[in-house]
Amino acid sequence: MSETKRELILEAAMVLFEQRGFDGTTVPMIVDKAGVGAGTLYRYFENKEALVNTLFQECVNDVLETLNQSYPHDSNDSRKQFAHIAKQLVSYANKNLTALLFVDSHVNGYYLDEASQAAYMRLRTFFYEFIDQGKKNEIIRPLPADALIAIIDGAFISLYKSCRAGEIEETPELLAGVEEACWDAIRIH
Amino acid sequence: MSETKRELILEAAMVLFEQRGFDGTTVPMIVDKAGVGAGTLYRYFENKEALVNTLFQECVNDVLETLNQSYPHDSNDSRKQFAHIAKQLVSYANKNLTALLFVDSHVNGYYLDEASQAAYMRLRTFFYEFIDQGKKNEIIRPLPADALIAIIDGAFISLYKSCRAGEIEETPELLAGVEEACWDAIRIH
DNA sequence: CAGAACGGAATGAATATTCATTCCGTTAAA
DNA sequence: TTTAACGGAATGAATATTCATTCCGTTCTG
Repeated sequence: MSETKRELILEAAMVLFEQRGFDGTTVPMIVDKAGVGAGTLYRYFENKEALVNTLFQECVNDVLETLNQSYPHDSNDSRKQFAHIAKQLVSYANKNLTALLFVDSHVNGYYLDEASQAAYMRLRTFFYEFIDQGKKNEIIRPLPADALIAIIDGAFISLYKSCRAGEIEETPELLAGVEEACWDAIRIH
Repeated sequence: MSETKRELILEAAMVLFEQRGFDGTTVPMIVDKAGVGAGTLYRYFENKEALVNTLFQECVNDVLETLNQSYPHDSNDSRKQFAHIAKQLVSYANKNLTALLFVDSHVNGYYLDEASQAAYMRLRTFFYEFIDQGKKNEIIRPLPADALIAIIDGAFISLYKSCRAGEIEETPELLAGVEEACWDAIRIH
């Protein structure tokens, strides 16, 4: 039962933070949406900043865990690795799109503490390793990893924003097309 | 002379909004940075929201104007058009990177009014037309324009964020590489 | 031409509002 | 019955906005 309230608060905060940003979301908004008293929030979180940081770390770790699930670390087939990344990203988006968008939009927040930054760095390192290996094997372009990651990230995030807005429909063909476009962006031709 | 104070406020607000977001930036911060009295801000802008909206519209229009400068509207050569877009984007980034990042990070703000959204839509329409034409000529992939735009946008924005952070250096080779990666992402192979 | 009157621009202290956080009475659990 | 969880009004700090006043360049006036 005590876990429930904490979950309710985290869930409500995630939705609001994603929609309005950290500073644009007030504690009254959060507790209202969560259906708990203001004091309850402070039972579980030291303050508003501790709440975002906890939430951010949980989401980031969740995403990273999903990516790592049966990831072919030892393969030298970058295309296969990329297919896995794309598949897991899609899978996570369907499970918890809000979390994905929340992480994406809070990555540069000045309120993120060291633990949050470290957690995010671990996620980026996953991508760095994928890209470095592909560069070494001369499969992936010799461009800054950050730029290549941004291409993949930007494509998937915007894809799902459009899906959520009802502008486009998430079909297997569409997903395959976006995956191919991203792959063509990062691979050497 | 009366324009000067207004410009000072807009410039200070742009830098702060870009760094800390709309809600993370207080009016005292803005007037402090601008070196004007609090009341002066309200002489030129109805309130804080009117300030972001004015700023947003000015920046968006500025970007669009740059993109349109000698753009080959009537050409059917999508590659040439894309080269122009990339060149002008780079040119604008060098002129006013803060403005570019400000627009990018405020595009989804709940505080944007209709005029701001309309201005932004005009910018997107520029890209839509480029992509639609390329699709019609079977040069550009039949994917949602939003996803294709996101790839280009994501790549350039993240590139310049890395440059500004001093992580990478903006060389002609790098720019050419990113341009090529984006083009390979959107074109049919 | 001197200087008085004017008006718009600018100021920053004062005000009203909103917000994060605390505190304590109530409720539920053990 | 004791203890922990909870709610929400109360608090004080921070914030956006207002407004009475000053400042200064321009324009009238004698």
